[in-house]
Amino acid sequence: MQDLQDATPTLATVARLANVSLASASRVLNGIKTNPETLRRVTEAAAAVGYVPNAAARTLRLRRTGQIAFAMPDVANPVYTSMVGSIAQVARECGSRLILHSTDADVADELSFIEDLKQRYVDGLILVSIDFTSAHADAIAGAAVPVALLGNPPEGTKIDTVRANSSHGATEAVKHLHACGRRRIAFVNGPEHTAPGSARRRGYLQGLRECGLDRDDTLVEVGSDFTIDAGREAAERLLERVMPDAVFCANDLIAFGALAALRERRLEVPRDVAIVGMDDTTLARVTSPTLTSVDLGGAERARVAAELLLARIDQPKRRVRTVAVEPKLVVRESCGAVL
Amino acid sequence: MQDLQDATPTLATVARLANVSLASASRVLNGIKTNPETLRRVTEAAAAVGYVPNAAARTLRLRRTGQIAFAMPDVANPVYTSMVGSIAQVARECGSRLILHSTDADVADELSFIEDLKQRYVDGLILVSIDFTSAHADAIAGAAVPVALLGNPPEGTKIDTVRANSSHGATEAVKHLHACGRRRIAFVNGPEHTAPGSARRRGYLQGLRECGLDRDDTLVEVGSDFTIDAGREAAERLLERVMPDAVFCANDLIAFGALAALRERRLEVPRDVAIVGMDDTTLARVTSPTLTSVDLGGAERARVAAELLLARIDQPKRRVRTVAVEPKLVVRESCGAVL
DNA sequence: TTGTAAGCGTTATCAC
DNA sequence: GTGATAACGCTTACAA
Repeated sequence: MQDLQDATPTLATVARLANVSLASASRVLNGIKTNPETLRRVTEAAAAVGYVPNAAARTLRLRRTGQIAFAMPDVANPVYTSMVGSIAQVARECGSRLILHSTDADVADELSFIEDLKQRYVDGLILVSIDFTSAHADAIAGAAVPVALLGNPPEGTKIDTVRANSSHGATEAVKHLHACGRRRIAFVNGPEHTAPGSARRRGYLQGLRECGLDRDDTLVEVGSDFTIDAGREAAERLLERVMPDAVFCANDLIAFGALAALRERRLEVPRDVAIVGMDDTTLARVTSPTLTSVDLGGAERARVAAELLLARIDQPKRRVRTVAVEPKLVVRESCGAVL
Repeated sequence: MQDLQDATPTLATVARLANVSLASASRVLNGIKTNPETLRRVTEAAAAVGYVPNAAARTLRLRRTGQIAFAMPDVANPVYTSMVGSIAQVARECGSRLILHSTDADVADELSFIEDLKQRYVDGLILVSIDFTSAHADAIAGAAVPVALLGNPPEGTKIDTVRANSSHGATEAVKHLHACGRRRIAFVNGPEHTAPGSARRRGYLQGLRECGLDRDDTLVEVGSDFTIDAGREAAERLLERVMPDAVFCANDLIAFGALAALRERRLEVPRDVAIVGMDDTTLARVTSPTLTSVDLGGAERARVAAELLLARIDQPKRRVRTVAVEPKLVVRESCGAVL
């Protein structure tokens, strides 16, 4: 009769129903050895009322949330969503939930998110920061929970890190274009004050050097952003003053913009101008022509970062690790692959 | 001296430092009116030790987590990531965190996730289910926290729901193709046992009817999946037996596959064959030619779902609402727009 | 206005 | 093995 109270059952409900103490009920539910009779009674009682332990209470007691956070610049960018995918998978395998946070690549937001970790609603954070400052290093050093980084902090930063070698990737792209017979290789970059922007420029110049090509700054154009529209505008400016036979673009989105600009000028890709992008996003397989792109290993890097983080959560004292994932050129029609 | 203990400060730390009771400290920190002197002391103490309230303790006490969950079939699908974006934004505006869960469109996984809500680690769930069963209805009815649905449950289901009208959208697509002068309008669908599959087929047939075109089942091909590869294969099968002057594709990914198949046959789009896709993903602006597509309002629907959910969390007794978002045709080069 | 104290639902340390 | 009981960190009657 008084059973009608179907407020969510707590451990107390189960214990009462099984006629044992709270402690015993807890033990059974946590798989601690008990007399078979209590085991049975508790298990049955729990099943009968559909008992599920309360996460907040558990967290409060255990100091473990079973959650990790992923903070990235932009949810809509395919580079990051592929990371979300692989982190979600690792998290799921480890019985963790995933909290998503979009920082809009805003340093202040990133820092305040790190500060928020003091609330301890997660066991750790995976952060991808486009523009790593010393404020980041300080904030992370004092963070309430472990942080794993996807990015390129200064050498010696004491944080678990997974680096991409985008400068090397850019060099490879240039070398590939050169190997395809291109000699006037232009470069459309994104903002150069960002880490990826400066690394890719370095890699581009290095590529020219390795191919024995002269550096020609009229072949370089800088976009306002790493987006399709910015890429298109930058490519248009470039084409107004020079006629390259190849364009290396700092990422796929910029490359799509460049593709559009070339099409508008009735230039055919790759016949007139070859294109290579970077990131190897899903979209690269979809354009016409399909886009040759340098895969920076985003999904892989994210997976590794998640693993580093979970390892550190289990073992806070372990040695700090830095892992580098090497880029891989994926050849498609926009340069190199036969149509 | 004994200050050296820099274990994360709790409310007790602050109270002690400010020389007031726990209760007073709590009041100040929660903005409850107090004597200015205590206000000052507590505020200063809190700042001094960098106090941040513990989320688990707060949740346990308040029965509010400040978290909502979004469970969707596939993190990598651009339709869903655009939803993630708008939900993340709403959540952030309301000071909520977002938990992401990928169900792989697996009914069992969806149901077990709903069951998990009993742990109460979130205040509510936004669920997108491709294939809504009565088991879903039951599970949601008995769920521990409110659920808002993105999908098309049977009429009369007592759940806050945001519907897309994809059948209507399909009809519009066909009518547009007809208005562009096309008369042999083919249809490449995804699996027809799914809700979207059957709705889009209905809409396609309705469109033919409204245009006074005869139904011709040789013009219909069904892919194994809603993906690029499946779309390409299905389109190839279609083109082997008929020569349409237009193809309506059940979603953008299928349309990209169809685009590839047409290109392979040296058919020009839209000159020889016009194409219309569905979902209006980011990718639609990137292909060549750009893709005319029916925007089912994913981002908008997700935003509304988030708002419905948050409203219900605040007000559990409010009337159940169903919102329908109407599709909108976005004309681009693959049919209709001038090059 | 302020302080005391009772919970929120768990887990873990004790005696028994 | 089992059962009281004390935390975990916070909010909120209720009393002063």
